[in-house]
Amino acid sequence: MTVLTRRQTEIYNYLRDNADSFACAPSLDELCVHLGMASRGSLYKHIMALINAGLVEPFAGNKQAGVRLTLPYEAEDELPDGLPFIGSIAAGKPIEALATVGYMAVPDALKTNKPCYVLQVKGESMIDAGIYDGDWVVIEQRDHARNGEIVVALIENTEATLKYIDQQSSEKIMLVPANVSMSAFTYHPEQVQIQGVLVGQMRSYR
Amino acid sequence: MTVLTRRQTEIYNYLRDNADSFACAPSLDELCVHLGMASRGSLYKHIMALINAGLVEPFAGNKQAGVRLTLPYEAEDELPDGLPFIGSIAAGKPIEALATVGYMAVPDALKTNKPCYVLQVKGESMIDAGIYDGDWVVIEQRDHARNGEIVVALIENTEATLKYIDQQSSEKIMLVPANVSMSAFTYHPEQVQIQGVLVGQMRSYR
DNA sequence: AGAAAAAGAGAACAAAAAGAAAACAAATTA
DNA sequence: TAATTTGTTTTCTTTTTGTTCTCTTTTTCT
Repeated sequence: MTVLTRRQTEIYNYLRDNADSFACAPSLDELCVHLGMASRGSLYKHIMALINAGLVEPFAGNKQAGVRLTLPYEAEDELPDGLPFIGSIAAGKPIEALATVGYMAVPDALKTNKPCYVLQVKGESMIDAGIYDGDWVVIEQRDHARNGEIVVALIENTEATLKYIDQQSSEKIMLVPANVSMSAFTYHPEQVQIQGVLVGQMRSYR
Repeated sequence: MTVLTRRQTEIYNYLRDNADSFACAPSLDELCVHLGMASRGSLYKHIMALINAGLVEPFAGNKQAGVRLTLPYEAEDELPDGLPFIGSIAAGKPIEALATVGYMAVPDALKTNKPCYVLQVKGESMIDAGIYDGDWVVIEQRDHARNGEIVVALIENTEATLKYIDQQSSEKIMLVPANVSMSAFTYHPEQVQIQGVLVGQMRSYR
């Protein structure tokens, strides 16, 4: 991998920033005018260096034509589209320990502008809140929550669950399932680690 | 797929921008004047390249006539991103009558490969199915459903609701709310028009 | 300061693209 | 029908463009 010289990065930056202003692939003469150069031959060397580095590609259409920005540039915004999908939530492991399974495109209305991730719900502990087994939940990554919010809580570093949080104090934290057949538990704050707060929910009926 | 040369894109841009100023399909001679060219033959080559690229189509009206911009090119990238968001569902109007309020990006997992649209739920009629007031539902556009599916049904051309459908026959259709405090109703098939089937659901907790 | 690298200018050449002009055929108009 | 416009093809010339080369100037580094 060759390293670009100063002038080459300068030219590359210019091409990247002004890609839109060239209707078609610009010719060397055209670029010379924009760059304030008097010789095609000089520019040619730089362009060839950029092509060699894979930053620019020759215009594929006709045999004789200028240069055009190549894909690697666009690849930069090819950041995975959507939120990380981390797996299911009754797995009994800390979220950090779970690998990202994939990425899921989520409507803007279902997420916040803070970092979020997606989990799939296992179990019936939140069924009375309309959160069913198999639903996907969008979680905003946080280590604290307000009373009444639904949180992803890691208990004793082993069990991760989705519960209402309530009665938070320096001495206790209560986690309440939304299921009439299940009961609430009270923990010491050290036993409970909040890993996120519910901000969205999705279900598929297919 | 051939790529256009610089002159060809130049000519194409001119045609696109000045499409309105040509009452009918312009002849080559006419275009030559506008483009400052002296020879039809030269322009002909360019036009043929544009036709070949599918950017321009020969005027279909008479056998021998100029060129005309084809629509597909511009129409393609104007497709809105996401599914049409049609409004809320307890509005008591047929879906067709409701204007598209906007477009909502929906995860692939929540839609089908058939035409779908998005509605916001008003009311508590499906609360026992975990569908709450304010939820968004993704509906696959259909005029029929299987028993047990959740459908958008238009009753007597006035009231549109989200209900389970059951006991379909040539004589009756039963629509069942998922709410213990509400009761099912039976209708004649002529009274009920199915407008779609539930395939996805979304909720925001923000 | 001196060597090496980088950048630039300019000329020369071949290939490609663009244009001009003429000639012909099909369609349209008078 | 005759005349004219219009699309189409062909041949040729001009212009543009990529490419290579040599030489000079500038920058960079030891």
